[in-house]
Amino acid sequence: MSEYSPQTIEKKWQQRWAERQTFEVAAESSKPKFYCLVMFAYPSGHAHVGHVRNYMIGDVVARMKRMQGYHVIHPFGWDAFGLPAENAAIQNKVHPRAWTLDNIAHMKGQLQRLGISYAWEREIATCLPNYYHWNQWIFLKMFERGLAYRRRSTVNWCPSCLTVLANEQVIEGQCWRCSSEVDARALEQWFLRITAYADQLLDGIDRLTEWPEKVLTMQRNWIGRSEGARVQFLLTGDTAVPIEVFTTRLDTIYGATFILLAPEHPLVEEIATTANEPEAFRERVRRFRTQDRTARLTGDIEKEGFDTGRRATNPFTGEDVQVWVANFVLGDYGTGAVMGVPAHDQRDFEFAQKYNLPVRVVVQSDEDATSLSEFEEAYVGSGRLVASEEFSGLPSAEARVLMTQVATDRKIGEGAVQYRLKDWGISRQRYWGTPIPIIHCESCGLVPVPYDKLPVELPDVTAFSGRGDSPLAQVPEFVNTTCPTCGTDARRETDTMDTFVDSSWYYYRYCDPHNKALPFDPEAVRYWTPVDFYSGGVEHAILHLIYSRFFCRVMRDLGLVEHDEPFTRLLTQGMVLKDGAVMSKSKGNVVDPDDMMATYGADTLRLYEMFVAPPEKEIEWTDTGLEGSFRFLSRVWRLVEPLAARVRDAGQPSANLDDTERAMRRKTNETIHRVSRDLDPRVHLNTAVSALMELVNDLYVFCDKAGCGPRARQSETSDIRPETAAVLREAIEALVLLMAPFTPHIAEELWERLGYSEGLIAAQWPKIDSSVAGPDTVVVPVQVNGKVRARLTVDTGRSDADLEADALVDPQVQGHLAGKTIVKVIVARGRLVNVVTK
RNA sequence: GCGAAAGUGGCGGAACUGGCAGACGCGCCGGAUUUAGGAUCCGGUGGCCGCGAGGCUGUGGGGGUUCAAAUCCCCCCUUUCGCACCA
Repeated sequence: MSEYSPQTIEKKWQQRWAERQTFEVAAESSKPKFYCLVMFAYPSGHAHVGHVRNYMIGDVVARMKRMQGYHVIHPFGWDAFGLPAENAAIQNKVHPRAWTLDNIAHMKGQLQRLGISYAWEREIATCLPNYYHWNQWIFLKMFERGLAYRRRSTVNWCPSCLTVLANEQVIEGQCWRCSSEVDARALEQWFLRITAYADQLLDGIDRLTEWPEKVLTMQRNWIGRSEGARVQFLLTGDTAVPIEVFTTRLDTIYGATFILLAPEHPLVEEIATTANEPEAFRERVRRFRTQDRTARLTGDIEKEGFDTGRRATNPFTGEDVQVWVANFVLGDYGTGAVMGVPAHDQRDFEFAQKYNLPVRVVVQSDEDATSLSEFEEAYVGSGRLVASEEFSGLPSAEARVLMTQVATDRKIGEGAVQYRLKDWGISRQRYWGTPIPIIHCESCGLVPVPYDKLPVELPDVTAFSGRGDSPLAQVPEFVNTTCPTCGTDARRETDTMDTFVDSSWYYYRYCDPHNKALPFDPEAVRYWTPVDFYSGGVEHAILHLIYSRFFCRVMRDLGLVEHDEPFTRLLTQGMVLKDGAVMSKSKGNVVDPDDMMATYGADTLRLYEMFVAPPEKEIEWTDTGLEGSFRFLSRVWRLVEPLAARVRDAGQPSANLDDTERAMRRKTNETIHRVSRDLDPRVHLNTAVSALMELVNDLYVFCDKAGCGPRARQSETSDIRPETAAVLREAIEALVLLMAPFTPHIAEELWERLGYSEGLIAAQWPKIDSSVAGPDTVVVPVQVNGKVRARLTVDTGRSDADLEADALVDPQVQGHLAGKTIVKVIVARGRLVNVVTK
């Protein structure tokens, strides 16, 4: 008998898979298709055991589906643009491309050593021109349809690094790199009009029945639809300028006793010019606007405001109300102006208290009529209107409908829907991203780069200082060009795209990764998509997954794809923790899969990560748990390896079996059932593994009895009873096949030793044998008043009436019935008896 | 503050439509084997009481429904995650 030597086995099979291109997949097949996708990787350098968990989960699903007869596409690629490469370039004087490609090479090796069954021939890297070409192509299609546009917007600006920062790069109001206070600055930026699809993205959520509820809730909140109305208050003065406000509570408008403008509201500057002391006015506005941006956004700031001195007319009451500028009003939501209803909005209430503004109750709850003197907080619920002229007495909901109608008729407002979702700012002043394919011409304006001039390739910048604007702006050969329309001198756009653009459609490119004429052939995508199973980290619950849903719809409208939703089923996998914390280089708690594989092999690592918890849950890394998995695989090896040659020629189990053999067959069958069910539709990989462990435990006992187990080495040459050999072969083959998705290398090796030379790719998922008889007897617990007092061993299928009789004559049961009156006896579907007494 | 999810042995976790709580693994204890250790194999392992048979108790806490509750309902506590002035 040989030792279990994972290093030898794993190398052998990985080579064979590569040579035979086992996991490459043809364009079409007569089999049903299955698209198994895991989120592609950012090539940061080294994958740790937390990153690879997701790839293992996907691999289990892909390998199982192949064995179940599906034509499986299981691709992988690299989300290869992004800031870290540029930072590495600054720090280590390496070109981002070299850094990225080196990392990809290393990480690809890691995945191959793990034995993940990818169709590597379809590998993509977003930083290569043959990929980002199509980012540019899609961008231009969106530009043509008005879905990509340019406008000024407020961004985070670091005055020391002289660059724009993403929201994630602003930590407590400071630059993550140099800790300078971040300013708000208005810049021309490119946006994608995701808000045009807001309603579709929201409605589509209801049809995502195979996504985690948590993710759907997050997306709903992110989109944040609110129904209400826009109403105009007229600013009093020489010219009656309208101030439009958005409200979801038009029913409270009779209680609107002031107007609040965001510091960014366009009217603020206009009002400033007519103020008594314009400069002091502007200074106060400026102070609000430069208040810590993050704090303002999180509401972690004292509510402040000041009276502009101007008045506006409430269109319903006809009264003039004060117009204030307030720091807590958001400039980029709704109209940037709100009506202040202190009696029915908590924020307005606090504001009114602070500045002694009038409070007027206009809605009263049905239960208790609130009077003003009792007010300690705003009443924000619905109720019946009071002090609202002809609307008084109406319930809030009805009043909103009627008042919206009245506002529309009087042309002072209309019903409106607002979304929290904002258009997606994709401009990045960075080098390592997709160049935006636009040319700025003085006479023609924004001119798209013609399709036949794509891709606009990144020039070879070599000096990365980390300062200044977009590095592309400093490359004259890149910037200076001619206008495609009029031929005069023109400038290229120097912003690059957010890398979330790259990841919004990569799953389509896998279907046709080498296409040189289009992002992909719609036929290929029609065949493979939508993605049947998608697995990745929950941190992408909103960003990537909502952007992809958006891109999917845009591509549908472009006639490129035919479905509305790209991912049918989503699994969000939990993180791997070490010492209670997420693994990270800076914490120094990363576990390198290569270290683990060197000691225990890839199969052990895979098995451990699949067994220790359900895929959705986070897991705490333990070395002892890993050893346990190694122990199990060694145990399988010690059992199967010496037995394989002895049972490989055994026939089918006959009817002529003894009790032990029949029980063994039942266990085999039961394990097939449990593992199949746990893998699909549930993806309960941990319980599937425990079912396999039980089978192995039973096999040890069985072999022990049959005198052919690991403990009976001396009998290796002795004969095994033919019936026993047949039962063993059946059990062992099922075991090996069921293990194959989890631990493919050891499974391949044992499968070969069982006499199959074509590999597991040619093997089929084991089927339940319905001819295997169930057990002759079952154990039925008997309860007295809900407590188990005895267990009866009875023939299978014994009637409930007989069971009741059996229970009542049982001596144990009788002992507990002494001196009591039986009220009734319940027999639960032949599984349990409960005697109820008084 | 709002919303969602989750609380089960020393630990990770099982438990189908309410029906034997703790599968499987880790750890621990004992035994076999071994010069010894490791490895391996076998057995035990929620808590309390009992020599034992056995009894009591037990799924965050408190109520409730039910013959029967980890599972269903109500209240509370804790943890995690998400959102966070969205008018």
